[in-house]
Amino acid sequence: MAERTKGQQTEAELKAAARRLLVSRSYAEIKVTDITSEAGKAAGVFYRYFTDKDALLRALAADFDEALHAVVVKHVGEQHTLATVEDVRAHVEAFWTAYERYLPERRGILQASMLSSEFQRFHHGLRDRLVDVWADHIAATPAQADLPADRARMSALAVVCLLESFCYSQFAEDGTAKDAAAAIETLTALIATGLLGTPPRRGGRARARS
Amino acid sequence: MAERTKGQQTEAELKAAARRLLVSRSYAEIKVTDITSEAGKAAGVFYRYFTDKDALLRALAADFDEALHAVVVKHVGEQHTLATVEDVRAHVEAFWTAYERYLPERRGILQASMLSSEFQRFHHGLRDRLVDVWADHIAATPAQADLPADRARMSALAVVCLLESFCYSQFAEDGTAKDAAAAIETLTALIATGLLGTPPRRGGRARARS
DNA sequence: TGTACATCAGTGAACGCGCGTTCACTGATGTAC
DNA sequence: TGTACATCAGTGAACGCGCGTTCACTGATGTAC
Repeated sequence: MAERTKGQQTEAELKAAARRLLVSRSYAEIKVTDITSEAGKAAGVFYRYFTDKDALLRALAADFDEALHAVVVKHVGEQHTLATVEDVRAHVEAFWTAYERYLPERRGILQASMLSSEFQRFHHGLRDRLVDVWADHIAATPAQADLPADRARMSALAVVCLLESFCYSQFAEDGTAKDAAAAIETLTALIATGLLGTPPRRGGRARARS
Repeated sequence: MAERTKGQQTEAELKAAARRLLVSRSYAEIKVTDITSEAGKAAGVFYRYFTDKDALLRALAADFDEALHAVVVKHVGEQHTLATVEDVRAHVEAFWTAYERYLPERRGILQASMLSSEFQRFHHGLRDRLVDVWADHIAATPAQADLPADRARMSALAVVCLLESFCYSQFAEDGTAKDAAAAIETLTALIATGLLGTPPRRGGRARARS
């Protein structure tokens, strides 16, 4: 932690200020001077640390990317299947939690992806890696075993689109979700049943399958 | 059709030019002068017909809204259920087709909803009406009959998020989708199974249910 | 421990680019008699 | 049918706003001897 030079400290403060602003305002609406004054600094200091506003978002995105990668590495070797509703719920919960923690980055990246093709590519890249993970899971799911690989990938993309878009819709301007538990259950029910073909009966007995 | 004054004609040409540009470029990247020169007009003429760029998007959105409303009115009285996979496929197909036809409007509105809170509200309003329709369907579906109303609405929102976001991802820069049939099947499978709990076996015999 | 100099961090007024928007004007179309 | 005037459609150079970005400067911190 500590042992940061003054400059590193300021850079981190600018990033933190941008993250705070991104929760309540869109990336396009945030001016460079909004960020510096949120950080309690003069306008000019921004350009000591970033070439422009996009560079700051890229830096945030890189941090986010790195953090996600760390999570993925951590989970390598662990059992990853989608055999049961609980497996799906665990995945949905993990996505939800990561979304919540990196809400400013996710909003900023998604919004910027609709502004410029540079960030569109970046957003695509991030999403693709997530789609890979889901595609693997789907391919390894007995219920989907007869699906060709490209169709499995398309299903995975649909799931990721659902997760991203629904999560984006659930967090209010203060960065909190009204009913996280219900949201996670709704996603789990739709995805688990959609992929596994077994309706989740929370707390009830599993129904006999034919 | 005919009997349009010169002015109405020009207004329509400006809208058409904007629609063309929206397919390949983002709303934010399109300048007012891009639209006028695409329409083969001088810059100044724009402001005879629209107060600013947002006003043109609002006009496009209003056209779109009206067209959708007409479709909804047309379908009132028709049987609308989600009892079978075919019902779901019909709904997905209808959404897909409307999305394709109004691709510029959908892109423009979604992109603008990430720029300003005005268009965010507008986008929300559009989406909400679609969510209402799906929520009614879900509430009337036997497999979901025991779901409380607010959870049914949340499921409906998830379905609409999925449809919007997946469709947005499927159309390339030239406004065409690579594999529309596969996309519709993927969405149908996920939604039908997710909501009905019955895996669709296209072309195969329906499996005996327990 | 003190002085002199170098580098780093930060300031904020001023500058200027890009783009939206205006406006004085031209040409076309419509109307009155 | 022709002329005179009014309105409408369209032009494009010029203007100016807003915001990103610069830069000459100040003050703080670090280093050498």
